[in-house]
Amino acid sequence: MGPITGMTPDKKSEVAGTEKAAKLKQINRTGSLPEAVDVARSKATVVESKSADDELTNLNWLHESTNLLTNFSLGSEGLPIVNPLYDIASDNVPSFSPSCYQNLEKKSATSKPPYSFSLLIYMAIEHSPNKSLLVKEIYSWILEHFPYFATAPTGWKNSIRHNLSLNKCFQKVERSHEKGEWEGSLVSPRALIA
DNA sequence: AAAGCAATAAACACAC
DNA sequence: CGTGTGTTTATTGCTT
Repeated sequence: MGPITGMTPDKKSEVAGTEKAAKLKQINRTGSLPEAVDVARSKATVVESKSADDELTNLNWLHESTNLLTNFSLGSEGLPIVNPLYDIASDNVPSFSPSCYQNLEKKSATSKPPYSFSLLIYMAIEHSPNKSLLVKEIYSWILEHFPYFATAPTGWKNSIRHNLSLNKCFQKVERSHEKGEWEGSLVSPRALIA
């Protein structure tokens, strides 16, 4: 498999408004990747509201909101994180308090992070300079930021790999020397906020 | 009650 | 040969 690029979510992007609402709600519970993106988008403000469809397949806007990930807690020093758990219902952008992620990290030490595996992977990849990571690196990144997995029952790595393969949001990149490198794609296969 | 989704487990192929 | 990686299928639980 050669370097794959420009992954297009041939997903069920054909969903419409109703679903969108549903998805939004979903953010509250699961913090899945697509949802996170949605949040990112709303936060990044706008990012042009053209033909939603095109935008869906075209991840440009996503790239613009990349910093979202950067803000996502990650080791960065005190950067506010975008908490996908905020109440999107209220069009307000959540207030990102430092304590926010502190709690998060703290919690993650003992309990499972409120993020889906896909989001976890996404964060890891986005946090990397090249936006691509070795599977191993994804593991360690997650381990580093979510200590919960250090003691978590085995199987989460399997889940990571499973997500990598299954989720169209991630693409495998063939590198000359490195093997099994993955590149994260900023994709939201779902309907987003119009 | 049914459907969708994410998590989890596991079988299997492959490469190093 | 053993391990890590990658794909795929099945199952389960939760939410809508």
